[in-house]
Amino acid sequence: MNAVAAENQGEQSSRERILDAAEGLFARRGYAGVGLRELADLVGLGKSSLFHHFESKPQLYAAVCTRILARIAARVDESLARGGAPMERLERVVDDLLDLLAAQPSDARILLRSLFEDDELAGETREEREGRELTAHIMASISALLREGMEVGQFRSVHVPGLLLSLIGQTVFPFASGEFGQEILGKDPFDPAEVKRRKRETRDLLRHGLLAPAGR
Amino acid sequence: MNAVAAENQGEQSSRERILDAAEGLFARRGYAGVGLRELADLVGLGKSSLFHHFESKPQLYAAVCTRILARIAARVDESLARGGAPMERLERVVDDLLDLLAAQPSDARILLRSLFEDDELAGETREEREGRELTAHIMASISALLREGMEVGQFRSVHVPGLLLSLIGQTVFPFASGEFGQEILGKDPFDPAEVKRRKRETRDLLRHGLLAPAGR
DNA sequence: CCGGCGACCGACCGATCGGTCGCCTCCCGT
DNA sequence: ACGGGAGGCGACCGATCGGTCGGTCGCCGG
Repeated sequence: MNAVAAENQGEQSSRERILDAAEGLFARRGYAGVGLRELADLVGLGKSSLFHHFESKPQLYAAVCTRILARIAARVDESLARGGAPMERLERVVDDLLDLLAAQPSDARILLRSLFEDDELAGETREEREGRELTAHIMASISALLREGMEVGQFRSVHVPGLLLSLIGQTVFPFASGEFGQEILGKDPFDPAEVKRRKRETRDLLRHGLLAPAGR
Repeated sequence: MNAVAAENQGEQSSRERILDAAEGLFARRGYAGVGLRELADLVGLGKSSLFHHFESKPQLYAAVCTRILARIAARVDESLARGGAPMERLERVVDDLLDLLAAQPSDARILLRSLFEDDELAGETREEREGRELTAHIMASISALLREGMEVGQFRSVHVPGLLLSLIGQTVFPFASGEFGQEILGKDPFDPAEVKRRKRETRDLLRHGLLAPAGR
């Protein structure tokens, strides 16, 4: 009955290969800019074979987004679970997030793109609802962390939702900026040295901007 | 004749109306997601009439982007020209930029989108080159301001290109985040009160994160 | 009164879009 | 030995894509 159960284990199956290729294409050209024939050619399948694994193009796109969100949610949960003071946890989760975005070059673009395009995804697919729930979970986790830091006095008083939006833009955008970012930086934003520098920069900004004066 | 409407801002004519409508559509659905027939219907023209004003779809898209960049470049130049200490100028230019993004709801999305999609704009149109020059001018102006602030000792030592990318993401993204941002904030990101709050937040982040310890 | 011109239009073009259909092939449980 | 289902294929569908073409209309200078 359930196709997932049949071919579950760590295979490099067609479904995964389709998702990988689709992720790269959607990141570069956006939802409407990707044709299924092109995707099928890239994977090495006939176009009609795609429909054996996904109902429709919107559902495929939702699957791509959900997979990314699941990766991120898992990493955030893992980072936060390792304990420590609020600032220690916050720095760790941001650090791990930067690592993940750097390791998956398509993720940042797809994440931002999906926020711009979701206006018209009217579907009530299970996949889309799962994506929204994952998003909500991630946001709630980090919000709770920020509030906790304020309550114990480690963070200065800030507007949590506003800071959350700023933080997302500041961390995700550089990895999505493509040629533009490369031109400004003078080097590839995904270069390991640059990623390391960006981690340092983000950490410094957090400490200067968020730490309460007394907490030093 | 009705001179007021006709020469209000140079032209209120078809060309401007096409650009206005195209800006909204591109912002919501992306370059590939907008059909010229749909655009023509929205403006109230026949599709073929669009080609009397623009050579092709890519050229139309470039014109939309260039118009936005020109608006921003003009505002930045104006803000910087009014003088003052580096931090005073920086806060003013960011403030004005937030005002502009808030007043033109499509701008933030198109700006970010254009960065994601420019990989395949292979054209060497005059319009595109103008857009790149405007971008370079804006970036160079703000970079120079940051460097000046560091040289006179008002800013702490930072990696200018890195901070530039962070700053763009942090300021532009919230206005492009659409429903997502609205859900997180609990209110419209373009609401005047929220814009005011965001200005305050950005200013505080700049002061905490950029100002040299001695300068406070 | 006329000739030219810019704005505009509907009809049309080949290509491509997302999606369907029927058929084949291989594997696997019985 | 064989039935069936999953995975894959190419041909095909109506719709829509960006773009072209020939022509109409109204205005404006001579």
